[in-house]
Amino acid sequence: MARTPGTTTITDVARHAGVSLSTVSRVMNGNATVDPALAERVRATAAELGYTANPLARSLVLGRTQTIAVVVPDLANPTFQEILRGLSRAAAVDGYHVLVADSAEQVDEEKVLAVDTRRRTDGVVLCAPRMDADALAALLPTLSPVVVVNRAPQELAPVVAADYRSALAELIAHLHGLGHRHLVFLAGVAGSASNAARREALADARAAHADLTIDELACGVDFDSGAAVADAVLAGGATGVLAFNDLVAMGLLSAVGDRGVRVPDDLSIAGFDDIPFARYTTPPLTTAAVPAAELGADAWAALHAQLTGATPVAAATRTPAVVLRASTGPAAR
Amino acid sequence: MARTPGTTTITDVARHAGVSLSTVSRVMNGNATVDPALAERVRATAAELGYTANPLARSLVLGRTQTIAVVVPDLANPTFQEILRGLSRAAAVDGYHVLVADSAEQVDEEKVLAVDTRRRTDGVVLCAPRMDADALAALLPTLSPVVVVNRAPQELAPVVAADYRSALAELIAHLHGLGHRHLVFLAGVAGSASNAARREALADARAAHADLTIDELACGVDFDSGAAVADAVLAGGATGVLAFNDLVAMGLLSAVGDRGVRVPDDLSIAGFDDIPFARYTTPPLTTAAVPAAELGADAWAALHAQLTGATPVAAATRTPAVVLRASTGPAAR
DNA sequence: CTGTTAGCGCGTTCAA
DNA sequence: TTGAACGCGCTAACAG
Repeated sequence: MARTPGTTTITDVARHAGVSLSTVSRVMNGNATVDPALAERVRATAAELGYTANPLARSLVLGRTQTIAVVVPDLANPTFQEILRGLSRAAAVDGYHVLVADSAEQVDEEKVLAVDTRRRTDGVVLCAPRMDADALAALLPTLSPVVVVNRAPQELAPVVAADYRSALAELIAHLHGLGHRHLVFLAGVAGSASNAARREALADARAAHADLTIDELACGVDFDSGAAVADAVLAGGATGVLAFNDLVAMGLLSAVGDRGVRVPDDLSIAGFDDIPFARYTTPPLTTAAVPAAELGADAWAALHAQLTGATPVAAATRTPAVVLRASTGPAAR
Repeated sequence: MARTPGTTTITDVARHAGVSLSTVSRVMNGNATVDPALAERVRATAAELGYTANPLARSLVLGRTQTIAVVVPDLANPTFQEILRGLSRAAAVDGYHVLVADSAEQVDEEKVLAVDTRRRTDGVVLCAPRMDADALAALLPTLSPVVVVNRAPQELAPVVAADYRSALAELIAHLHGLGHRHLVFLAGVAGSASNAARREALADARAAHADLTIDELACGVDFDSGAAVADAVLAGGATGVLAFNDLVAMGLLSAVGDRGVRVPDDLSIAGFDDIPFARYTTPPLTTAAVPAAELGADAWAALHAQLTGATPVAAATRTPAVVLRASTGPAAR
């Protein structure tokens, strides 16, 4: 069944140039073993006919599509948007295309999406922070080559991640240095990998500072979640807040502002991620800058290495830099 | 050359089930003319072997990939991120995949990207606000089926767009009603389609209100551009600002704040787009809410109609709702 | 150096 | 109802 009519094929070029298919193929692929004059004639007719090899047919015979897939839990999340951007641009430099799959936070959908998109591509970059560790381990072999983003190190695939633990530790040290002795952590999704990393930082800090109390409050990952816990935060009596991310911090900032609480005089608030708007809140948000676009580029590098059979990248970790702005200050007393 | 080894093919299933390739193919495609018992046996072995038809091979023979491409000028722009999200989710509902291509603001790259990605997909959604009108008209036929986003109506493709002209007119009316008689418009990229639409609104307003002056100031489309024109804005003496978009408005807001100018008491500032953070600036931004995700969904609907041969969608227009917040107020005098 | 042939994996005619 | 044969468009062996 012939669709997309009008498209010129290699057969057309061969006929017009009076040569065989193979010769055209060789010329188009820069295969040197072709008479220069003939090659030139083929190139001319190809140009004249506006011929380009059908990528689908090439993919089928070559076994590679020059396309990779990226699975994200939520395209509305600024972090994943940045990862996608970094990934897309890096892949484009090497002539690869990117297929996006948004699981819309449906954890069980991620698996299907990953397997499905993998079959139409040469590899997958998997952002699945909430997927069960066992399910992930079981999934990875079926996806190879694959790169995992922001998860604990894996046996079966390189992991590209931000070091949430170190960065949060720095943030805690910053607040501790400002005299804060009672903090509260606004936890994100319990099952998520980066939330676990953050909790390790909390445990480290508690162990290191006997005089430091860190409460934990269940929270979501978006603006509304941050606003919703405002009363609980104020009731808890902490002088400093470690928000799960910037969105939560901004929601909290807004909500406590409505209640007449001054930041940072009455309460210090630290975010996480350094999304583009973190610097424009009032006051600007102290946060840890997760280099999402760079993570995307790292992911491509790790995948590209597998694709080309180069020395595999086992893992890449970037430590978010703590950015001190005006939402944190000396502890209220 | 056999790559991706280990993948079971239709031949494997046929052999295991003791039937021909055609029978397996018929069963997998729900072709009714197969003996129920045989069909069941085929299904069983297919399930046992974990067989799924190779999408590439299907694409080649069927002439369709179940994938569409979306070309955007900048994945860092919140509006295009939202369009992508709306498009991706809508397409996913109908079982389609989405290939993204970020031209990184390289206008001449857009053409290549569009043609290139089109060949690996069934259609294209083109977001190319800065492409020359003639170049666009020349490009569209080679892309069909294609949908254009946020451009003037086209002969050769449906256009999905926000009505920038009406929305800006509303914004102007709002400010005029507040007593503003001297406004300044911070223009975006001169060649862009939506900038032209905005300028039409300016012309309309000038014609309608003899007492209204609207200056124009060349500006960019991002935060820094807005901040950069702060002095020029203040020197101009306008009491109200129509920023090209929210990013520009936020940059300006921040910069004039640094200069001790109170918003809206000394100066009213209106944005455009209603990006997620427009409501969280200080003061919150009056703006026109461009429903980007809906535009993405509209684009899919228009493309899907062409793909399925349904009644074609000629065009879809959404008028952004003006959102009044605290960055605009009575004219200073 | 060139052309002929055989697939890549699948859907679909055409006979049987 | 089933299977054999053909072709989607291309690349890569294999001759010549």
